[in-house]
Amino acid sequence: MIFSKMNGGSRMQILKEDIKNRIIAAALEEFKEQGYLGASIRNIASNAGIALGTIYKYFKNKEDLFNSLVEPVYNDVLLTLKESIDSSIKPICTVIDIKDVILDIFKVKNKELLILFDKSKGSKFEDFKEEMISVTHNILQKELMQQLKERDIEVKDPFICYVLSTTLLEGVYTLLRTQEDGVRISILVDQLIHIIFTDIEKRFEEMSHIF
Amino acid sequence: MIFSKMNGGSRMQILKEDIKNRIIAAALEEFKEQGYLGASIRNIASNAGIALGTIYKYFKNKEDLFNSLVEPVYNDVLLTLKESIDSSIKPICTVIDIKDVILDIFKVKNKELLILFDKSKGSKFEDFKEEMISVTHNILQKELMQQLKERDIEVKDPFICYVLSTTLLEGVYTLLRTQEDGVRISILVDQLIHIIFTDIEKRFEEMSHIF
Amino acid sequence: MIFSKMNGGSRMQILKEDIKNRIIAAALEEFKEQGYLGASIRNIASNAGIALGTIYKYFKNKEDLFNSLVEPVYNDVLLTLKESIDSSIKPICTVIDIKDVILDIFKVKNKELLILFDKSKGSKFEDFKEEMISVTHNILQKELMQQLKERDIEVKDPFICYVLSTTLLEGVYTLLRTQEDGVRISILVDQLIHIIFTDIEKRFEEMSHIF
Amino acid sequence: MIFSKMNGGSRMQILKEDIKNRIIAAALEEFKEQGYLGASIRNIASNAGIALGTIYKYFKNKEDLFNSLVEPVYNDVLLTLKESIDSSIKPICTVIDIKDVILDIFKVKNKELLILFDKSKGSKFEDFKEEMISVTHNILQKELMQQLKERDIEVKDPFICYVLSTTLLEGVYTLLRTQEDGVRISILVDQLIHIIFTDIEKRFEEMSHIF
DNA sequence: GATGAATGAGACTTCATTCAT
DNA sequence: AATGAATGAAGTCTCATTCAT
Repeated sequence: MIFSKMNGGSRMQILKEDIKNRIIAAALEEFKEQGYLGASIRNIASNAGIALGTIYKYFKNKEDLFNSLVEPVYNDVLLTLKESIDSSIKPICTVIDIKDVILDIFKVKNKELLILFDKSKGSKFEDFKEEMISVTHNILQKELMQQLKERDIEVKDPFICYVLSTTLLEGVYTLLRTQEDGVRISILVDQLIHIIFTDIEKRFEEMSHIF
Repeated sequence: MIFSKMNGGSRMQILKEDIKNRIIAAALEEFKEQGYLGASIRNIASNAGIALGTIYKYFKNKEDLFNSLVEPVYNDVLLTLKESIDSSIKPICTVIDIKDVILDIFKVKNKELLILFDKSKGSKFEDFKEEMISVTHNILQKELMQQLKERDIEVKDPFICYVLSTTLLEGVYTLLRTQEDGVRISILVDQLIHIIFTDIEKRFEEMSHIF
Repeated sequence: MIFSKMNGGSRMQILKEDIKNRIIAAALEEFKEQGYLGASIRNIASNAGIALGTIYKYFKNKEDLFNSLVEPVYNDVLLTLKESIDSSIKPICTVIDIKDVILDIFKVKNKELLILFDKSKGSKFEDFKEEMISVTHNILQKELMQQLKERDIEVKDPFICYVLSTTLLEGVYTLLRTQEDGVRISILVDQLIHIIFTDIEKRFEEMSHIF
Repeated sequence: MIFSKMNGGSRMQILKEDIKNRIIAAALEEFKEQGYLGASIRNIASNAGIALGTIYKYFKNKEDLFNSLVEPVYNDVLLTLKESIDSSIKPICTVIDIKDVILDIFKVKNKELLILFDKSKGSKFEDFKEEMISVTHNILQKELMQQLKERDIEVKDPFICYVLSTTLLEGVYTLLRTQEDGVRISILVDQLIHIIFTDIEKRFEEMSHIF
């Protein structure tokens, strides 16, 4: 009996994990497709091949399910970035560093990342994109302003930096969203960064004359 | 009596317009905040300071309310663009032309445009952003590929053009969303275009050596 | 001024009557078509060519409007019948008498009568048809049972009399509902009565052997 | 474990059936009382002793609930009749045949039949009574006109046949509506048919002299 | 007195969540 | 632990009725 219990327990554990994984897989798909608010718990249960109520054995409610999925990724990406900015050990100094963080996490958590980017409205992570932009903005400003100051190039409206941050992130998000090949994504992000940032100080200088 | 009738009629007209305008204002705010699906008619009525049923005197239903707000803007922007691309009179040839169309309509219909861009999921306009990207992509490809061909610069992955389209539109959307001063927006869009596209062929050429 | 007031008053009176009549006409049509519950006050106002609110100047509410239309007819028909049954002056003794009462009132109040018959559910007159049947039943029973007793014909289930009452009334109602020519209606009702009641005692006698 | 599962399943099935039956019972009662349009889903739920939303687990919507109840009966009665009229196997030739079809179905589906007869306005079955009358009229005309022609009896206004059809059906409907004992209903319908149709050609002949 | 815009109760329906089995 | 039937709050929409003009 003890054996059977152990067996049962172990099998249960396996089953449990299996069920939980199926819930998570179905939930990721549903959230990615419908967004946090639009997602249907019924759909998730149905696509996971389990009973509706079972979801509530593993997750307190819709919010808890959603958070369980994206919170780790949120922390991995955003908190890491925020903390690393002023870190003495491995400082994040360039948009390339941000790119690396994003692509690294994307390799293992692509759906979660896409959900965070544009499907988390109504959840406590709905500002993820904005925060990412903000972080990028900080880095970019340091990086760019330093270069520009060195060359005595005046930037009349610093908001352009913020705009560049949003465009960069949107470009990355587009690639993550539409491409599956990680290598291709990486190359295209590098190309995008190249196109936008190579010799950007020259174009800033011209701008100071034009506008 | 005629006078009083005119007065009455005119005042009615004013009142009626006032209510309709309040509904429209509240609806724009709600749709902008919550999106088409998330918007609540009850909220709109409440914020407009009117009874729930009153909305249905002015608009047939939620869909009609939404469409009444954004359809004219959709037509003004997207249909205009689509029709003008091959027009012989005033062809849209450059991203600058697209920018002009967007900014012109934004001056008078800012909220509607923002809703179209990112808050119309579930409505018949949910593909607006995608279509805008598609149009931009077409223009950009013509414009850019021609330049690159003339200089014999090879583009290994043409998807970069699509990515540039999304970044450009995202930059514009960011400006529309965060800035109120039309002049400033216009300047910043011009700066953005300048930064991305000035001498872009050079950077494409470098790219063909690097990646 | 007094003159104008008188004029106004008199004209008002005329106008008032006109409006009331238009409301009544439209209401009769709507109630006949949709029944009491299904009728729409909006439709009535619209078809009467007057403003919605005006109806409420002439009638307290939907119920009052409905009752104003059909109550007089209800009284004319049903109360008259009920009172006359035992009247010493002009007793109602036969189904022919009932027919006469119905057709007489139908000549001047056809729509009201049709409404009472089958479009008054939800109103206080919803039992009109039943009451008419009941009255007819009373008359018929007296008339018929007397004949049958005289001939010693036994009626095993007297409920057949009630059924005959309903069939008779349904036949009359069908005629009122589908025919417009009063003379034709009258003839057809007479024919119906003839077919059902002529020599009915013979068939009752046969019945007492068969069933 | 298998046993308990079977038990659970079977009990579930019982419970489920119980609720569904309670919904059906309450719905039949409500529809019979209020008609299709007047029926309230809230009332049905309340009278079934269940929550509002539960009904929508068993039926898609009000229309589906209504149709689920009456459609089978509609098919059993009307389609059967329509198909059988010209059938070579078991043709419906007399009003007695119609009676048999109606009474057979009434034994098992009395409320549904009553609803079809007079409570289905607004549903896709609202013409049931009319269609039944039409079928009866067809049969009756064949049956009656043949007899009358054989005896050279002229019918001045053939509409009397239609009137007889409505009266017959109304008689049947009255019996179905007011009586519970199927045997008694059957006898009374037979009596009604006897009273109306026995020797009817004689009375038609008299009629041709009188009117 | 006439108007019709405004009201709000109540209808149908959906869906996250609970709980008895 | 797993189930899914049941729940009921909240959404959209309709329509008899009111009331300021």
